[in-house]
Amino acid sequence: MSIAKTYNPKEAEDKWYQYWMENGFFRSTPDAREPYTIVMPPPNVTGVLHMGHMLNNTIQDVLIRRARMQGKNACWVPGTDHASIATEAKVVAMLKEQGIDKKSLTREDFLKHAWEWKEKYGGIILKQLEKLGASCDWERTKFTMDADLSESVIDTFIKFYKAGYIYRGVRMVNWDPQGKTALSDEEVIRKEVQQKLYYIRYQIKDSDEYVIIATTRPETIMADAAICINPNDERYQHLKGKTVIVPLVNREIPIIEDTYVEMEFGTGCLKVTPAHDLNDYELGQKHNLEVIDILNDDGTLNEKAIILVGEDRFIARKKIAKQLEEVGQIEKIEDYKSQIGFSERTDAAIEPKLSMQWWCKMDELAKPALDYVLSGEVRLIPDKFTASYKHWMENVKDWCISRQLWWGQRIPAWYNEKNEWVIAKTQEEAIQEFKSQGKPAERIRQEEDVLDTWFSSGLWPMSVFDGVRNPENEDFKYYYPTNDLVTAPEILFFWVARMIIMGHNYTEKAPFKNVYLTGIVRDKLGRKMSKSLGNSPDPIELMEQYGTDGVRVGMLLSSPAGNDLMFDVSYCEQGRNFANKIWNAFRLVKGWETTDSPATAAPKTAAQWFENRFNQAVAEIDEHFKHYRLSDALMTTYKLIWDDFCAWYLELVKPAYQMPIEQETLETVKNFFQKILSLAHPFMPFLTEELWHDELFGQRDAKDCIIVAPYPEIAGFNENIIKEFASVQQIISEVRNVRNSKGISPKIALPLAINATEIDYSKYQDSIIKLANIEELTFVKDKVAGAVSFLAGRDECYIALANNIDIDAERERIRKEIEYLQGFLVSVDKKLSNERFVANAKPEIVENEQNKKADAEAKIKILTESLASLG
RNA sequence: GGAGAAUUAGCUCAGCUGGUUCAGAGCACCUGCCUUACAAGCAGGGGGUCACUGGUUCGAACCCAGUAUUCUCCACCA
Repeated sequence: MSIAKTYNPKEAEDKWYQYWMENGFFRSTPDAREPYTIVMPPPNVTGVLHMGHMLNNTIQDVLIRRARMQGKNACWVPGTDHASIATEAKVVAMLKEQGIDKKSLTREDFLKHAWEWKEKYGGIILKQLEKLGASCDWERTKFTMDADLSESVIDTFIKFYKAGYIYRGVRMVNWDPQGKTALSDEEVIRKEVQQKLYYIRYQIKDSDEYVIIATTRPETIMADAAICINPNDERYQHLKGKTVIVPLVNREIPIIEDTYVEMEFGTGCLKVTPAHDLNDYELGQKHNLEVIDILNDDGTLNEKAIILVGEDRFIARKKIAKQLEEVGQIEKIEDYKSQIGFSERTDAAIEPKLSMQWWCKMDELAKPALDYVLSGEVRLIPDKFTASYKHWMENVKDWCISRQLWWGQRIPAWYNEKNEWVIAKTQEEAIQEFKSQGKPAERIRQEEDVLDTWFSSGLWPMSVFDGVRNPENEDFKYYYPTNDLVTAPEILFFWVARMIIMGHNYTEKAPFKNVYLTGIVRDKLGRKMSKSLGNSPDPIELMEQYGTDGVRVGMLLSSPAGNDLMFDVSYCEQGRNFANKIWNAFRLVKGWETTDSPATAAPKTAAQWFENRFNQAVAEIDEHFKHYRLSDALMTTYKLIWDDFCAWYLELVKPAYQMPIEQETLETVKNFFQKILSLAHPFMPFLTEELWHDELFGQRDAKDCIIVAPYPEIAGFNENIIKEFASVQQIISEVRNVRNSKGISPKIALPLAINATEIDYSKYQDSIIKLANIEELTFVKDKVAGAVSFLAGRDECYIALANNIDIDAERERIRKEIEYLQGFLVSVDKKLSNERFVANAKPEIVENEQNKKADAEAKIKILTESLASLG
């Protein structure tokens, strides 16, 4: 027989994933069992697997596998998001490479290309998740633009419109000049940018005087509608009622007064550009100013700018600055840092722009969604996010839901030739509606805009079960609301809040009970992993190198919920080593020959201990899972297997070299082995399945797989047995320590005498002899002269080392220990003699202090006697 | 500018309502071992005035206040 010395994951991974699929273990259909449901946060179709997905989906898979083993009907629904702006940008770029301009295509032709692109690349990320071992029900895979999901979106739009939540209006929006679409506030990322602050002179009409304003955007002076000063500003009283001339274009604009202007900033004079700044827009409304929009949709200047028409705004900025300088209108230029908005998807600098858009009113919708979280009906994990959720929900603004794109669900609004509009699901219904309103119903056309992607993702937990269109269907009634949602805190508002809003509006229920918010995967230096930094390892390569189980363990080892994960490949190494450890434990057991002779006492004692210890660990693990402390659950499993099972239990029962093991003992070992494999399975699915099927554990039916094996249940355990064995472990460690510090080889057996007053070690006799390599173990009632001694609890142990013993060193060691114990005793005494302590502390605390005192006193007595006996 | 969080061993983190163990784990480190499951291993070991300063308390890593540093989220200062 030859089994590889190290675990080779490759073969096992392909084999078992295939096998699980073929046997339908990932499938879920409603039945009598309790459901356990997770909907996967749908990755963008444009996405490729990155470390964030790895973390996210590993967590989900651990949760779903554990639930499945616990006998629940586990259903994990995968899918992808159409990600309208990101995908459209990708497709546009691809077409450009082929020499095709989007503008030259009809909407239909463009969409044909987009769907082709989606079919070709959209599934990549899901394929990659298979490698991770994701046990999703792939037959339920959904896409946010599947016909039924799209219809759900349209239905929801109409429902919300009828309920008065959706309106159309001209507002200032965040305009993405690259995507050429409006964005919601949440899609704008603010970054601090080093800019220039230009001080520009505006000549006062019919005068040689100037006012100087400070701006970061000189290219917008052509859109200026006024200059604004604070009416309380002493310096500018003389300007009231005057007008000034905009440089270069020589247009006359008024000087207005508003306390909005900060006197301290810049020169205290503000140029008001209503078309290109939200605050200026509001000022303009208040003071009835003209709105001059000088920008095209792509961020270039239009003819209203008069000069530099067709130039991009950033180029225009530089050119204008130069021109102003040439005509002497620039007073000075300062360096200046300020926050600029960028498109989350295209990274283009956002332009505030006035435009007609569709909006979703949020205040009313937000309230119940906030209550779910505040009442605890929806639990955020960790709950520190509740505060920011609350803040956001209480300050939420209306949501711009229209996008000037083609890829997405087209808004079901219809216009007649007079530009009047109605909301209707189909053209026929629209015509009816127009007619019933007595309006012209000929030549009607549909709204060009599509809906924000998040409008459809908000429905995801419902729409994957077709719960929007058909709430009475069996799947929806069975699986909804789902149990856990695992996602990144960055999309708490984007997505989680909106799912709760939409879920509430349809079902009066939140779509999930727990929201586990993962951290951000960072590199060792704490930098966010990103493609542009090139600091993100390729997950697929990692899995090739360390094995999928190793990487899963690595991801989980140091990622408590909500904490960022400082990722380093050494975690994967640790995971791989752990897999290898289990593999080798298996090799050991696999290699044993058996005998029919009955089991001796020692392995039975060991089994008794391990069983109790195992049950204790299972209880701890359960507790960790209840609190979503996955890394702690994993660490408890890790230590149970590595320390308790391998280092202690297997060493205890391991037969002597080339000796057989009793059949009875082997059966017990195999039984435990399968139990620890079951515990490990959610974390390490492949290795555990591979070992599960080895003939060592007997013939198995085709469906007898660990993926559906029962997860160890909580059982009682005897703490005394665990404590007692801890003393045994201590004795063994102390003997090893003595050996180590005296440079005695582990091969040399030593004599050991124990003066047991507390614990009856007789049933552990053989275990101690074996693991501490004891030549002769005796139980004594008196001091053993000329021996190295140590305490295990209050039991003193002696190793007679004959002439090898250094009496002086022994004396010194014991003296130090007594000294320490006495110091300890003093502090305990101090507590106990403090009346206020005895009066105020809980009785069990006081009792405990008394025990500590008694224990220390007993130890001091023993050690003092030992010291005396040394002479 | 507002809000929240963090600061515990070289690193990453536990420490659940203040009091079982003079502060724990994993990794890393040091020493000795290629012992016939595993050197991706075995045995043993060292290492922290719990950021700082005060306060509350019989008792503080834990509660309170302030300081420092770091992070995250939100926000329209040109």
